[in-house]
Amino acid sequence: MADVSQDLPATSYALLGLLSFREELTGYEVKQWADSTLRFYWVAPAMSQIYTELARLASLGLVEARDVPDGRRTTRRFRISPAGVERLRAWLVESPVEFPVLKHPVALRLLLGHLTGAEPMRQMLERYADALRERRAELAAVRQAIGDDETLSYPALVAEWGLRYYDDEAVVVAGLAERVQSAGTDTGRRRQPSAARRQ
Amino acid sequence: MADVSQDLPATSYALLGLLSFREELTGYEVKQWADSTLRFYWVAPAMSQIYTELARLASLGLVEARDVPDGRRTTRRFRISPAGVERLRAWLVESPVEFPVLKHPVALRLLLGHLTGAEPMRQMLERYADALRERRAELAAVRQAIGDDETLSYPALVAEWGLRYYDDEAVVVAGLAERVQSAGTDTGRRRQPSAARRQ
DNA sequence: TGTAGCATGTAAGCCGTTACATGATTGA
DNA sequence: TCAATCATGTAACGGCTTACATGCTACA
Repeated sequence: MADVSQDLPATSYALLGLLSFREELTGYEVKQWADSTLRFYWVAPAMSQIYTELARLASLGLVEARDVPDGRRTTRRFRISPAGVERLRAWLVESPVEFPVLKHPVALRLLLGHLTGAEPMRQMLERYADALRERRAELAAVRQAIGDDETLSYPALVAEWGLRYYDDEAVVVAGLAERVQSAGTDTGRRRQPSAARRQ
Repeated sequence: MADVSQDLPATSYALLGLLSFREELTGYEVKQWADSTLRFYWVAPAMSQIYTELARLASLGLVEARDVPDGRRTTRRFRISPAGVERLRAWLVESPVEFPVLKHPVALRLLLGHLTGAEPMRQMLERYADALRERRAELAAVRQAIGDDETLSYPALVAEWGLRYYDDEAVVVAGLAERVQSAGTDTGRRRQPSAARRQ
């Protein structure tokens, strides 16, 4: 059962959290849930990590594994244990809440616009706006699927938060695309075409 | 000089990008820059990683290292090479732009409100709102420091983007705190005090 | 004189990914 | 019957962190 007191990475708690909503899931099903929800606020761990993580949680007694006959084969189903629920609740109320970490390749690249000039940056922002719309649609589908099931009111809240975030981001990105364009072409600001061509 | 064609992690390009603004920096100075700017849109790598990364970039010929006498000791200063600028520009215009990844512990925990009830979640959102204000102030100072230096117009744009993001987030979080409270206490919705106390 | 900041690294180790492997089931 | 999906793992490896080590310099 290993050292129960060791502290776990947040992703462990994320998976444990998924199991706190549903009775019994296979690793495969956990992955699908993670892909469809966790992905928007955390990460979608690789399949291999899901299985490794579930094995660890099982060895700590935080989830219980059961081999269930399923037609001709057997699949392994995991459910959260009472100890798992307690552990998860303790983590929720006792551990310090970290500030979000954003890895934003679009912002990172925009930072370096002096190397490319305005036009490539504008195009990048347009493509990002498209991707945002797509993402938003995916999350909207998730929100839809949740419905108004009372047991899922917190997930619903989080989904709506995400939708709002995508909407705000879309507005800002549109503004940036405009500002970049005007800065690079037709205002009084110094032009940036291939500025810094020389290092 | 190693294999020049290998592709690098984005963090390498981030550091290379910092060097594309300034003439010559020590590893220590690169760390300070990363902490004060990169942190908001990407990551602030550990000192040890900065040095390792700079060594790699040097071995690839993308930066040039020079030992500069500084008082009684010598410090190692790095500057981006012409090859480095080209490499960075190529990355900017040719490599696919990934969608941002958000690791949002607050959202992750809010998802699990059914385990704690409304009040702890409301408190967490309040604390997050405080942290947001603090962060915003730090970024505002960065924006201030940039001023209206034309060579830093893109970094300025990105900083303003960040400020806007923090402002939007603050508004949404305030709304969430209210909704969580009313959902948990005084509306017609089913109460959540210690719902799911039993697993 | 001592502490904080400047400065530079190495080693161990965790988190998480991709690649690799394998096999059953379902439906076109 | 063939492909997609369900299902479960192991191995190798990269990225990044923490811990450890070391020494100089400026200033209170």
